[in-house]
Amino acid sequence: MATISKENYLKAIYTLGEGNSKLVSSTSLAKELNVSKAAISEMASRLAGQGFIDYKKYKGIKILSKGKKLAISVIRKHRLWELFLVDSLGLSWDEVHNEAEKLEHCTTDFLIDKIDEHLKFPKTDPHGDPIPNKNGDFRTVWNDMSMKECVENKSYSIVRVNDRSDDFMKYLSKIKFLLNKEFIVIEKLAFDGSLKIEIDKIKHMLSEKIIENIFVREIKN
Amino acid sequence: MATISKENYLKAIYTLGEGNSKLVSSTSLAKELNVSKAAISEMASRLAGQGFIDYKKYKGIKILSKGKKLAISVIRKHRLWELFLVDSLGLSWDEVHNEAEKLEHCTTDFLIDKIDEHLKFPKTDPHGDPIPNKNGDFRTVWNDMSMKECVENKSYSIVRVNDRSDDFMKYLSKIKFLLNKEFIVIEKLAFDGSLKIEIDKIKHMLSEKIIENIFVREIKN
DNA sequence: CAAATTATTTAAGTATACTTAACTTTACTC
DNA sequence: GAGTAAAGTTAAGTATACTTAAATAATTTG
Ligand SMILES: [Mn+2]
Ligand SMILES: [Mn+2]
Ligand SMILES: [Mn+2]
Ligand SMILES: [Mn+2]
Repeated sequence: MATISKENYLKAIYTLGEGNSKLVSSTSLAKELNVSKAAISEMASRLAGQGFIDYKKYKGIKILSKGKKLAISVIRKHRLWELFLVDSLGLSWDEVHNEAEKLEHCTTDFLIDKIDEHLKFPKTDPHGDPIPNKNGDFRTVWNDMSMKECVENKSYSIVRVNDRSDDFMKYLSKIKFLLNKEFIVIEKLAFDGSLKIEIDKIKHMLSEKIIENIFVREIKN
Repeated sequence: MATISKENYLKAIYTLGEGNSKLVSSTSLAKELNVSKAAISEMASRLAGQGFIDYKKYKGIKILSKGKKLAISVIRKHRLWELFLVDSLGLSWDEVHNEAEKLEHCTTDFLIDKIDEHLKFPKTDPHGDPIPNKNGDFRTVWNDMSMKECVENKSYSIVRVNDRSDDFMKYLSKIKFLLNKEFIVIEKLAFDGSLKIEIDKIKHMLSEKIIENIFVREIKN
């Protein structure tokens, strides 16, 4: 049976392993899931025993197709819920992640397919993350352009944000720094990695902490 | 912390105790929750230790205000979800109970209040059950008229159905026996408790098993 | 390459939520 | 009111999912 814990472990393994390419370490998983490294060892043995992952002691964890399937199904539920809560219930994009984090574990495939249909089979969630379809297929985004790589005097638009940090999301909402919004990089400060940008004619200073959670696309005039 | 199990125990204790009037027996709870009587004893001690219920060994269980509050909050979430899934997502009334049974445990107060607002603070769920408001207040329906008490040649309408049985709900949908639908009692068969009724000019035989899960109001011509 | 450091696992223990089997209490019946 | 049946609890054991502390493996470094 797929418990809430198992689903969260598999989602984390899948995400940290960037699909299935990289081996995932106990330490990184423990950090991601806020549990002890001992807990990881135990759960890893159990998940391996059930064919969800490949686990070589002291070497690392690799997701197997059975685990990948479950992880993607949970991610699909998460992102469809986020979009549904924004589009159909009027929540803002900084309010939906925590709700989806819970809802993703108590939604049947029947219900999520109804939601998918209701939203007309969307491709992207409110944070720019791709939504897997019923078969688990979706655009992969493991290497799109980070805001860190922006250069001065060029225009960009946000294509994706990392939605896990509550305060970060609230700040973005506050300064109206939304998805697909255009901005110009005014100045890049090398010593602290921060960036001065202009949105809607207003200038903002964004710390490195903020920009490393934002992904962009250059707008060629 | 309020786990899913605890919430289900408290909901069952509240329902079987009809609010708080009746003492709830271990046997009835075990039957309702599909667990052993031993499991009830154990959980009862734990819930009593945490002030949710009053538990006297060998005597029975009585819900306390703290437990009542949690139970009503879960019931509120359940019924609002049911109505939301019917009204906003177009599911049918026989598809929503099982979904709500899961969603009720992973919905924050913030989200359920948004859903409540979106539905314009409804008073009744798709099965005729009253929806508690934010403060936990709602019309109590512990003793409305059962379909068993119907008499021949009178007209009635359905005010509430017991939504727990899947097959039962599916059958009602099939014969278009919906909420607020009018029907006439043609014949009452004493020996097996069944009833012959007419809906939309079509006659149906309903077994005792069915009619004891339906509650009605007489329509005085 | 041996020593130190870091990463990871194992061991032992806890809490929740179940089970079956044995035992105790209460209720019913003659 | 004793005997029995039913209702309920206790005891012992299991699975999941955690913890901290101790042990071990792998990696880094002088
Ligand atoms: Mn999210
Ligand atoms: Mn998202
Ligand atoms: Mn229901
Ligand atoms: Mn209902």
